[in-house]
Amino acid sequence: MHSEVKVPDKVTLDGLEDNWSQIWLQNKTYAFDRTKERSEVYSIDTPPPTVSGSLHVGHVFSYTQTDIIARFWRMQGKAVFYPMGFDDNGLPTERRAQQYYGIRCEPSIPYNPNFIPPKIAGQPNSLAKSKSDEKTSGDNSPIPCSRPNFVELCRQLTEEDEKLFYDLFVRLGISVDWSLLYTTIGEKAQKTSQAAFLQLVENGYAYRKEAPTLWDVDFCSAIAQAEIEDREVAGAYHKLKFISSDDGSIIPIATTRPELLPACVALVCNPSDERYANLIGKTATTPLFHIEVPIYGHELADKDKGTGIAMVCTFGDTTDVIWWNDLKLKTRVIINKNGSLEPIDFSDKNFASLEPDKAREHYSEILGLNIKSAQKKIVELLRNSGELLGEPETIKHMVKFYEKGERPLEIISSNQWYIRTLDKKDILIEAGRQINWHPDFMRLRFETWTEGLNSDWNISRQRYFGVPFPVWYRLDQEGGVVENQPIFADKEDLPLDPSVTPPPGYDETMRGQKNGFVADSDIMDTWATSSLTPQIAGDWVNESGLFDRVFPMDLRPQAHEIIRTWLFSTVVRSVAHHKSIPFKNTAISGWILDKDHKKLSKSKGNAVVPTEYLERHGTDAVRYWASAARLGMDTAFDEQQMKIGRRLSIKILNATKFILTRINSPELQNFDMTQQTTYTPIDQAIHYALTDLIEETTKSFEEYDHAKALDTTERFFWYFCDDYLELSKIRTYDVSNPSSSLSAIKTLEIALSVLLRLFAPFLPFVTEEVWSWWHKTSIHTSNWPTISEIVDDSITNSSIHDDTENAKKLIGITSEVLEKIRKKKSEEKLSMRAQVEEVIISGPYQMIALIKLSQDDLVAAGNVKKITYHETETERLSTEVILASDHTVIQ
RNA sequence: GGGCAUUUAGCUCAGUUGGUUAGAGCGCAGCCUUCACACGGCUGAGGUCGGAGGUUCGAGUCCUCUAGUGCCCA
Repeated sequence: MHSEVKVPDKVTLDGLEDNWSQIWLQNKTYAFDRTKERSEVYSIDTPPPTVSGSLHVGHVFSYTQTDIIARFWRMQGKAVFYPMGFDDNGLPTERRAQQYYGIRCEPSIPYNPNFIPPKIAGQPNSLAKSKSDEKTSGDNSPIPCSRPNFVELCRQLTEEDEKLFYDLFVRLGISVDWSLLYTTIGEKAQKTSQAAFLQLVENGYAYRKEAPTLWDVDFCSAIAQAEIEDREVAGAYHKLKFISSDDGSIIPIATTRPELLPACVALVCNPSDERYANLIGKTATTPLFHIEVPIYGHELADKDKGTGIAMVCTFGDTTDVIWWNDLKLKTRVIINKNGSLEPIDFSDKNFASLEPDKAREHYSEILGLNIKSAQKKIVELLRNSGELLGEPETIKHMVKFYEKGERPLEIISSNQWYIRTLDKKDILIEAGRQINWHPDFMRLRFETWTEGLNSDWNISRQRYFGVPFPVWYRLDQEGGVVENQPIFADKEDLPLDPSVTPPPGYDETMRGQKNGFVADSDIMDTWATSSLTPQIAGDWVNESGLFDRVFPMDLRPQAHEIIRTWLFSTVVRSVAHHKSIPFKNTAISGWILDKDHKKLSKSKGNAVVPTEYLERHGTDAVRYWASAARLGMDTAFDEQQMKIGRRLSIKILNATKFILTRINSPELQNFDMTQQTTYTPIDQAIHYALTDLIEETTKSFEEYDHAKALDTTERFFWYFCDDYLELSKIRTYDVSNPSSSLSAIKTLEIALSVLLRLFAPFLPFVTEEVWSWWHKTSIHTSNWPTISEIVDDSITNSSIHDDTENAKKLIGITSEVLEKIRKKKSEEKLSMRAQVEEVIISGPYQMIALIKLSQDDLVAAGNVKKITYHETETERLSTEVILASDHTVIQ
């Protein structure tokens, strides 16, 4: 019997990761079955990690949680669609490449096929040095290179970075199907992004417009609302002396941005503010530049802010944009895309100054300066001219920054592509409500964000490493760009780079020529690609039939800080392209905190690199730590928890070894494990408990509460090892009663089989290892335990012929008596093998009747000579333990 | 300023629809090594559940107020 059981003499956790991860890859254990219908598929929209970032213990945490879910559904019999993607396009990679290679992109330079970057990994490149010694030595400023060279180096670098992520995920046992791998700079992602963009143009979701846009002057690019963060910074109110054109009286204007004075186009006050209401409709002249500006009333003017009357500049902040738009104000642009002050002409009618010479003189002092220096200078000029009223009053205020930026955002008018969101708020919120959020309260972040939208989604970025727009513009007879008549690519030609490929109907020679064309030089916002991960992974653009089998996805796992970006934008795209939600469930993982409950991050210097912990404790142990955290809950990084995981794994090794060794033992060689068995009462009770366990854990998994499933399983497992194993083991050695021996060994095997499968999603390596000792196929493709497999096999052969409640009670009171015996021995500082003279159990009739059912096992496990019983009127059981050499009573 | 989450033993966390003496692990203390497991096991001592009030026969679990912490949005 069970001749296929093979237990190693020495069991160990060491080396399981390398061994099994290779076998899983070789056997394609996690391959997605493309022939399965949608109803048989469980599909996951995996977050593509940013590969230019560092490997972080947060990756281990959240990807493990997703993997647990994937493994559960795979064992449930679903064809699990679990792809991996790498997010490698966009600014993070550009920045890393710049630093890594010591370069910067200069689009005006032509491609150099022999270009050698001055640095490798931030260190001087020996190849480059030998060639151009003088240029690089002693100079740390980046070397300019062409856009194609730049993109080429970015790609090289991402390949290296992706290798590290691949290694980590394999080591972690993440059960993705690697044949489904995609990258956000890869051909499929580009084709999908471009085709989807064209579809949005067609269905009216995307449009191009010249409008004031949030602009980062360091990255020289527009950015979207989703990429903004408010930071509290020090500023100062400067009170400026404007003069009423009407009566020459002084109008004090408080502003935090005096450097924008030349760009002032109006004054606004609240119409209900009696201090200024009489000025509405009149004009005033600005200090220093003497430009006459109109005075308006507008509800948004705050009576209590500053002096209650504000200057409107193009553009100081988003309120300026609203006033400019509502009041149809002029546009006076003084800040260029690099954040410095550009030349203006005070005799031009747009800047018509009443005193052009003075204006010119003053402006010449600030021309070309950056914003900060210009502010300093202009305050000085105002002070000298006596037009600064009082001294600046320092304040702290919230200023908008690009999340990756260092200087405050400016607002600059430019041509950009937008996707409509403002007029879709209701639809988007409704879509959000159709998704099951785990935990549910995370939905509020989505709704709050969506309700707070104040602009359509700008998807143009003035950067280099990303997906280009498949768009060109005509050049008119003078060579001017005709912005409002874009030429779109044909879908069949995608993906393409418009800076390399000419538009349909044009010849490459017409590029840049009068009456010719010019490429849209922008790339897409990285979220414009990431928002299409279901379409990219599902091969939507190639119409291979895959998409219909996986969409809408069953699960979107992700972190909560990207609800407003990734999750939001994915919903936008799904609604726009498919009139559908993109996924049915979203599992939001929490953050990893350090001991002081601070978020782990590289910049704070408390980041944790996972590899050393994987080495020290083993993958399963680290996964155990991640498994114990519930979705959405921030979790402290806790090495102690990993030690517990390791201990659990070792326990699994040893318990399995014991049970399988007993199954294979000489004593049991003649037993027929397939024969009908009459189970002993306690064994029967274990079967009942197992059905409960299966029911509970399955329910927990279905409710996306894997932490609870683990907890339930673990508790039962420790009971199983500490008590049941001790109670039943003697029956596997002493086979004088074959029926009860068979009952024990079959119960042990069933329980082990169930427990291992319940643990398998959490601890894939150790469970696979021990499973392989008596199975030929992987535990990870075995069936999730069901109640019926236990009912069929054992409960129908019941000897306890009682209900589940009695079974539970039997387990409870048997353990209670066993504990009393152990306690007594422990108190007497004796070995657990010490002999007990007598155990006297008192209690009500029913409980005595019940405990008698465990008598033989208690006698064996406790090394007890005899048990006597006393029926009493009490409600509870009390146990007296008398050791062979002692008569101390234990209550 | 609006909102969400969280506050349970020294630490990290469970506590389902309110119901008998509030749970686990770690840590701590004591003990135990032929017979699965010292990369271990057994036993034990520690909380009245942030604070105040209320509903109820009964509240960690519901309501109100309040304090701390973290986050989201403005």
